[in-house]
Amino acid sequence: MKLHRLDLGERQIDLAATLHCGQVFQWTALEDGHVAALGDQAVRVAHDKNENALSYAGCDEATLERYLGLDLDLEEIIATFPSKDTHLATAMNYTPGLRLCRQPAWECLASFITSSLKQVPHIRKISLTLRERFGKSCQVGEHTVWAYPTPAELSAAGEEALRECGLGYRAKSLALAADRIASGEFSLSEIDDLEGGQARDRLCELHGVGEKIADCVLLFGYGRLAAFPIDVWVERVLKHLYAPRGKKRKWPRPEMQAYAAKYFGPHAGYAQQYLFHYARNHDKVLFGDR
DNA sequence: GGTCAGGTTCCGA
DNA sequence: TCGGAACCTGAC
Repeated sequence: MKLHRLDLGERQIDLAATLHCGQVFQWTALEDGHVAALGDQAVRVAHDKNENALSYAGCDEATLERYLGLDLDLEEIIATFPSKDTHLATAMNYTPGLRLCRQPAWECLASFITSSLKQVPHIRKISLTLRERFGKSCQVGEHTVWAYPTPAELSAAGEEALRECGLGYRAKSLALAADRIASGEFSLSEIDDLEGGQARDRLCELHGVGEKIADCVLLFGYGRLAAFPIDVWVERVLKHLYAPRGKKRKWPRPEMQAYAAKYFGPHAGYAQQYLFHYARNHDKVLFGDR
């Protein structure tokens, strides 16, 4: 296995946090790196912190850079955040090199359809089972990984077979989405042409996709950095730390959403990920025992 | 063995 | 429009 090298220069990345913080579900941590399929290429990557370089195998440099969002200037993004926000600053200091990945849209949509009422380890397990049963295998060195099954592959598998992968009631939603996309009735590429709100509405037309999942897909699968998914963690953060007077207990979701978009700005999704990651790892500190 | 989970849909008021 | 129940499954 030939290892390539990508010199990061001044660019920061916390590779482990980026790959395991709950935005992507396919990476397996090794003693010295991480492996997964990017599309249908098996990729292995590790971060040499002393030299601030990535060593990788299985794909070309541009593919890896794009996937990890290394072509975006984090400093510029952070500069658009509210400058005097100590909560956000604390969250960013906790994981300074956390980046958003650019996932293939279908893979992202399908993963998040299976995510409702699930914790990260379980979503991951479902994702890996689907890959192994219905996806194509590929190899990097001695490691075998699997591409995410295409809409056609999942559509052919059918709802019952998906149910046997532990999806429960989510099997129906995933099967329906796979059917509609495989048949061409629903186009994922057309989402690119729609502005934020319309893109979100279009995704919500899929069964099992509500506002939260649509926002996740826009943020992680379409690189729409203004998308701001509000899950239970982010909701707790917003209510605890950002709610205007009188809204601490009851803050209607649309108002909360509008507040976040305006307050955090054009890269609100990045702020969301820092807050989300920090909150998940400091729930006792932030919220007490609830 | 009961409770609960990073959500959406459906139903009734 | 709004609140609450139901939905499958695995982890604690």
